[in-house]
Amino acid sequence: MSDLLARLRERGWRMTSQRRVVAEVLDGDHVHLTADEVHARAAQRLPEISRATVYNTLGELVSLGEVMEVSTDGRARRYDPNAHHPHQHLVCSGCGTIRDVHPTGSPLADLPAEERFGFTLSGVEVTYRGLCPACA
Amino acid sequence: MSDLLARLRERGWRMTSQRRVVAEVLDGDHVHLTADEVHARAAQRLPEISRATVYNTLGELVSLGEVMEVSTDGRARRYDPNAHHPHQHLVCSGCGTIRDVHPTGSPLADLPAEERFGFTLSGVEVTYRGLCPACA
DNA sequence: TTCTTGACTTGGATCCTGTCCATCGTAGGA
DNA sequence: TCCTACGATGGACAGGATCCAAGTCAAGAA
Repeated sequence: MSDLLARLRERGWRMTSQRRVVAEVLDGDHVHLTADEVHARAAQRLPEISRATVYNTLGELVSLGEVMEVSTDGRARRYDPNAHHPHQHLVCSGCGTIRDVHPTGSPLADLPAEERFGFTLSGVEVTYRGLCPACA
Repeated sequence: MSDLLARLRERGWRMTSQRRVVAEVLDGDHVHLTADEVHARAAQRLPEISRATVYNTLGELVSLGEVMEVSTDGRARRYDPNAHHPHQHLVCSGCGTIRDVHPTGSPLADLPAEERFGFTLSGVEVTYRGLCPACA
């Protein structure tokens, strides 16, 4: 996933130090950070970066399809850099941590036409809920 | 679902005019209102009702299992009075409206043990995303 | 290299959702 | 009818996210 910056440049993204830092923070590990956590990590390398810029950049990465937005608890949205490999989420109802899971079983049943109410479907999200070992 | 009030009374719920109005608003139709929308509708009948009361009452209805909390977009949570019949949600990415759907296909594959990371599972949520006819 | 310009960043105000708390009111049993 | 514990009130508060006017700068043009 370290070619994220290259892909962005290819698409004509104007590369600023702020955007680079945000992209690199997300690129680092596959945890699911909140916007504020991204801002905190980015600020370690670029202390003047503003929250608005982090929000803007995250929004752009989402609309470019490079990052997934995950809102699991009605609190802060989280950002998942693992957007190119379909997967699902396992969320702890206690502490809110998220794990990516890749069920090997039968694929999801598609929604039958008579249940679509005229919607044009774009995707399905599956969220497993439970308690992590620490919270149980 | 019009026996909601009866069920609540049975459970020893202290019945106040505020709680009655909130329950009746939810009981009305199977749309998925935000807390603020519930408050607005309740205030049409009981103008002095406060937001805190609506939040309290909704929270109690959720913990009684009479209403489901749905958070699909990281914005306002929505409340689904259709808590007694398992179903899934179809969400418009444009306007945020939610429809209940009842896929008839194969049930969801359960999460295999090696993918649970020690979590004790409590449930699965499935959310279909797309654009409604009006937003498409 | 320097210039130019429109896209990007800043930070503070503002909005929205939701919670908290001290005080007041009242449902329902005695 | 009276009591009292439970519920309602509303205003303060907190966190997440967005908006905006002003300043800055990346990158193409000359």
